[in-house]
Amino acid sequence: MKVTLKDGSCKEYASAMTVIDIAADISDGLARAACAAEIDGQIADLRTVIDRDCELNILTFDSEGGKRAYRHTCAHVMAEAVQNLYPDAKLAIGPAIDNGFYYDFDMPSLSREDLDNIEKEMKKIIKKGDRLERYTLSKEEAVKLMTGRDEPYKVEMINEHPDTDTLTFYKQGDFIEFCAGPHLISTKQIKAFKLTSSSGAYWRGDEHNKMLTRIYGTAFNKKQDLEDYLEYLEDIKNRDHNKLGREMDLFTTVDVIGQGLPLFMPKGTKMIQKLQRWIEDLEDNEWGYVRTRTPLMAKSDLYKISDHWGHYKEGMFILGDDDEDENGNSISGNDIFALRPMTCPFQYYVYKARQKSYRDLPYRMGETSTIFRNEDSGEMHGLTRVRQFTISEGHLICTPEQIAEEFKGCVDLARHCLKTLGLEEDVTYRMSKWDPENPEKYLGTAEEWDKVEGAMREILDDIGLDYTEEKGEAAFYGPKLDIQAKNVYGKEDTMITVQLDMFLSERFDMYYIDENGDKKRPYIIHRTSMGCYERTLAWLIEKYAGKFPTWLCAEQVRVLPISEKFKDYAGKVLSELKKNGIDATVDNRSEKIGYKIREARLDKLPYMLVVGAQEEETGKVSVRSRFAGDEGQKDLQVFIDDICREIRTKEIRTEIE
RNA sequence: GCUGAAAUAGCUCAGCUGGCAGAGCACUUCACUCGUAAUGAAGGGGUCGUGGGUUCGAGUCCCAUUUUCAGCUCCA
Repeated sequence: MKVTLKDGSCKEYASAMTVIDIAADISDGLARAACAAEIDGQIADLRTVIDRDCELNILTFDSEGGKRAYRHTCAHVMAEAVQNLYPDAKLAIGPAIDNGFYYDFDMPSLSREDLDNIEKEMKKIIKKGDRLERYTLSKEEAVKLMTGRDEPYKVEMINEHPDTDTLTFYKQGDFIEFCAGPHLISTKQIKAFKLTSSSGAYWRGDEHNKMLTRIYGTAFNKKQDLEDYLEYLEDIKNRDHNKLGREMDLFTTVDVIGQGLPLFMPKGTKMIQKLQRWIEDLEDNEWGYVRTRTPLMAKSDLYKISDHWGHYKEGMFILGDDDEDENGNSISGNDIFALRPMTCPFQYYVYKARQKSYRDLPYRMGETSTIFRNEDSGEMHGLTRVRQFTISEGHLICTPEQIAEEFKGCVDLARHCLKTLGLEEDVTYRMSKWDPENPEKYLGTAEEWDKVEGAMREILDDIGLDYTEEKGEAAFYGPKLDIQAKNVYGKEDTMITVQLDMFLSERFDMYYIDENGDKKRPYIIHRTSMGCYERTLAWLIEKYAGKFPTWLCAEQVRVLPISEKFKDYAGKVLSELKKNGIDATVDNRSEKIGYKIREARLDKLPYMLVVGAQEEETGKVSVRSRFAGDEGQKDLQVFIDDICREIRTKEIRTEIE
């Protein structure tokens, strides 16, 4: 048989051979480094017997598949160690994940010391260096084996497995695991690992099931790489918006105010104000929006029309006694109010207040709207998951003929926002579809959903957007284009959304008069442009590690007199800057100039102007900056012109370093 | 909501088996009036998250609660 290798070369063998034997035949080094293989593009175990012509790619730790096999093997070693130390621990599942692996056990929770002990036991197992044997059993034998070993979760998985004859097992020493593989040849190959944390996790990810104990870890084939990775984890903590944003005095929280209710400090408020002024002017002046300002709350009657009362009541803050009789009338006799979880119906009533003609469409409404969502107590996080937040919201009411063009306009505007903020490369696009298996969670019928999802897909394809499709992520009233971004820890959030709505115009009896004088139902697009201010700020903090583009900085310039003698000149410079709309301050403390510069750098300021005798005489300033190529003496007016241009164009400059 | 951890000065943290509340940075004052990454000295600042309990005595032990963090689940 003929085996074609990755580099295109061929190896011929007279008889069937395992992948690891072929690797050894190529070189001992490769055999030692081999973690898994790809046979004709399919991921495979090193023990796989090759008995036919094929393309073979032997995977080492440098490949994604190799890493996974390596780390998955480490998960097995961890499971063996846990069972050695805690014989009552029951095995659940333990896959490789991005950057590491985990394993779930049914056992009491663990402390850091417990993890350290498990690490020690793992080292013993690795030192012993058992080979992993692979074999198959019939379902009957498999159930018998795992029942005998008292592993109820494994028995459950085996029983549900579609295969009946050849269920794969791996064994190292006394440890046996029902597992598809692939795996390393021996535990000895694991060179460097670390158990990073443990926490609770529901069996099968279902909150109705028992909570198990999950241990997270990671593994590398070089000690140095592990150390580098652990150092990297420490480093990204310094970008974490929740830490950095508080340190930089952008926001804070207070226990008596409550979870998910951040307070913006003056600097954070200034940044949000800059974002808001920018986006409102952009929408109104360049994208044809009209601005609205609608109430933060409404009677329950409104939400009953939109059916938020039916689909989303749990997520709303209800004011007053919401007990109702069987007809939906308040038992107390008082009106029930609720804080708004979205702005849609409010803006619909702005649309409806005057009869609209087809000539008025598209009617694009924008509102910087604060909304309230009663998230579960464990869900709040920094600025990315909060109970009150503000979005650059808008609704476009248009004719069926206009829908594609308007939708594209919304996507264009969103991408323009991303580009301006320097975030365009950091996002992925997701088409969020309904879940046909849970139709009760949505308005409308399968036919209607097929139609509107088809329409959205056509638009997205027409734009040429690279997007994924995900089931069960739609709004209850329609599919969404979600623009997703990951935080420093790799956790994904929706930053911007553009949604098609095919039901609410009917429910709110919205219409326009067409060319023939007939009433017609408009189409509605729900959308954000820059998205949620809180999340955007969080994202900017992490993206720029607090060193924002100048136009967004709360403090753009700090004037630093070299001594109190130059306080007056510093004051003149300051007022010139402010007169030109630059956010500037002056540091008049009686500290040495080097000290003041250091402070300004720690505050991540884009520009510092040092002033003393030389500057006062010549009318110049000495510019210090965190940007490349912008140091030295400058005429004050030249500096002002430069920075004003930079702010106006929203330039993203390259940092020194 | 679930599992676990944590909460001590503005910030970062120390405070052992219960026995007078600590450090560094920051802040204030004084001296210095300074030329590009930390001038010197002195001083102020704490109901030890909150509420109960055990104890002669609680920052420390127990219970409840709030908030924060990690993860799970959820996110219209």
